[in-house]
Amino acid sequence: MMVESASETIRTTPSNQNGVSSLSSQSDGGGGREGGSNGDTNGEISPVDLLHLQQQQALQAARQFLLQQASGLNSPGSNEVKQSPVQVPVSMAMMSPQMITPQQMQQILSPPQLQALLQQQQALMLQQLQEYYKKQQEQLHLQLLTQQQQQQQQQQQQQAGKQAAKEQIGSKQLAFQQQLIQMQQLQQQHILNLQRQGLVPLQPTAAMQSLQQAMCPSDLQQLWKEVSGVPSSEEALKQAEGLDLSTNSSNSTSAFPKAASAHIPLHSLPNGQSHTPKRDRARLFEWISSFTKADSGDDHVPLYPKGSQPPSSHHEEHAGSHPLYGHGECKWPGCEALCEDMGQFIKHLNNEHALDDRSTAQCRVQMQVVQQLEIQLAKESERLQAMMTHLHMRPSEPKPYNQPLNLASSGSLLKRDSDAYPEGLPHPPTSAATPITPLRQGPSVISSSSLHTHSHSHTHAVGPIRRRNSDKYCTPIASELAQNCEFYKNADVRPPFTYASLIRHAILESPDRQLTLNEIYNWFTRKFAYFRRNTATWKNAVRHNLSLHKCFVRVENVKGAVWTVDEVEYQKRRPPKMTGSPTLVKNMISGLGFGSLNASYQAALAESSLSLLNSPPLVTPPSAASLNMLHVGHDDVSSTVEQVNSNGSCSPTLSPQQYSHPVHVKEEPTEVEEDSRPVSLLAGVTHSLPLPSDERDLEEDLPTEELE
DNA sequence: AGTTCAGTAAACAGAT
DNA sequence: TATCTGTTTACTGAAC
Repeated sequence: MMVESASETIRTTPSNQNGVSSLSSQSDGGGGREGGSNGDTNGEISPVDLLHLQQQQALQAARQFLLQQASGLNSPGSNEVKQSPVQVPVSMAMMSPQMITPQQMQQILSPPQLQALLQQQQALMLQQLQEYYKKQQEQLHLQLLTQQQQQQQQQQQQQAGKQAAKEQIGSKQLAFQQQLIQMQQLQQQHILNLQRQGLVPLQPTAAMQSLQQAMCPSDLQQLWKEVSGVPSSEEALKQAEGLDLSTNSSNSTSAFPKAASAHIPLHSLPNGQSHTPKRDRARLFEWISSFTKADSGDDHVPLYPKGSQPPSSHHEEHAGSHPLYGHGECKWPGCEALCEDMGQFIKHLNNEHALDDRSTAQCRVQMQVVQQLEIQLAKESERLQAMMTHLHMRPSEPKPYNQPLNLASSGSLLKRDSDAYPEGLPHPPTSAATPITPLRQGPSVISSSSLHTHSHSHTHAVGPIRRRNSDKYCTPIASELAQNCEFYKNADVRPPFTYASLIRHAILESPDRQLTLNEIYNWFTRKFAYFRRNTATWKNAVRHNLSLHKCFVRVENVKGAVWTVDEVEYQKRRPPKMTGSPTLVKNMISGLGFGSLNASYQAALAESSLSLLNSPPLVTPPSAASLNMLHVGHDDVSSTVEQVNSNGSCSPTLSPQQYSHPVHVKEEPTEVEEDSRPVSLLAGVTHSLPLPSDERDLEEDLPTEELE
């Protein structure tokens, strides 16, 4: 340990010349080479800039829209008009990086740093957005309250016109609710836009989460309460004293936006007994926390909308339950009346939520909420269809992951991979192993091994990347990386792959399927936060692996030596062992439908299509090496995928000997063409060889592989 | 219990 | 000379 860290310092310090963090210290030498070809930041306007511009426009439009709406409802002189037209501040922090040219930035900053910068900017941006939305909410709250006060005053003055006033309140409240819904929609669309542009991670940052929470369904419900909490003029009169506008406005700007209206009497029990404000507040907090921490005490965010409960996990689904009754409370929007038992609830329901104007109005609003969600669902379903079409997948494909039970059935198959969170819910983090925003949720392919690698590390400085069991079948590298690349980029978690498979992946991922050692280093540091430290150790391991494994072939290039992958050797590296594990075979086959393999397959498909875009076609006929990809004993499905991808993109993985002359060939030279292939290749070979078509083959290749 | 595999450490040599 | 690159050996632990 001491020796290692000492040697690390010795080795890294001298090369740390340009003052950049030690993360990329050793890669400086060849970093220029790779950095030059790396198109992370081009000479264009930064996406953040564009995004910001777009945001401002969108927000301005949204704001104008709301202003229009509000002015139609509000008495003049409301708070709204005092606001300047555009309130979204343009943060200097966001803009300042653009004072430097992107090229300069790239020179100054290492890719990880650039990424960190980008993320910072995103966070800032989201914060501002969040604040903006909060303000909008507050303003609406205020409007609502002033309106209520006015109404109440009017009512006090004109006791006679009770009924008329009541209806007026109802209609205006409805209008407000609609505004809120629209605003929520705007916000959701905005977030979706950001996500589509890839500028907001699918997994939310903290800012993202709070932004979404700022207008999550619970807020809507909260507003519901306020709206429906003044159901009749009598109650309004009773509650007039309870309203405290000053505290409201001040509170609502606090860091607890959801509790902004906590002091408002949430609702009055229709029989006249209303809770004391204190109690209401307490209950509101309770209520809120029941949404925010609905189902788990851990970091995982519920998969279902906060305002809803998973149908299967609660009592209301039991016999004698009622969808509007749960946890001893009435679940009517805005009503929290405590009902000890079902009988009491039914009574309450019949008494308080009978067919009247208020109930129908509430029902209408609820319908609108549902409609919005349906629209959202339709949009997302459409997108899903497009994605699946693009990926040549049958929409009827079995669900790869353990799908959340409560998701709407239609088109929700892959929703969790997209930004399809109808309620604007934050994506749950993949793993609680690290506080750094893991960007993907999931039955995640992050295997257990990756989570406990640190714990079972042996006497050396770092734990083994991967042990055998996870090696072969459980954690396809392509799938894992495709799904968790952001996670590994940010989290200091050791990837559950061997160095060999990582190196191979890096090489195959490169445009020319060849990398210099330094580029391999850079790939490691770029893709994995974990490899930004202990550089001496893992770099040594990389070199060790490159030298040790025959599958890595050093090729003398114009620019120097590059490393390529000999797939034949790579597949030979480990003989098929599946036959030796009947249970495993069984699992694999049974998992065809919805098991991990299918998950891998789907994730790999995604990666495959990604790679299709990335890899420039090398016009070379498919080699026998490609065919051998169908060989069994993969330690990850990615090999297949990548190979198929190779076929598809007309850039088959060549045995290096075919196009270059390796200066050094390890031990026995690789038999390229007529390498004895397992007979079991069967059908896979025949149809995969001549077909340049891409993913279509995959569907059939995989079973072949699995049957081995 | 033995074998295999993977990770780590380190020595060494050649190239830059 | 220092550093990088590449090779090789030895050891350890885990999985099989």
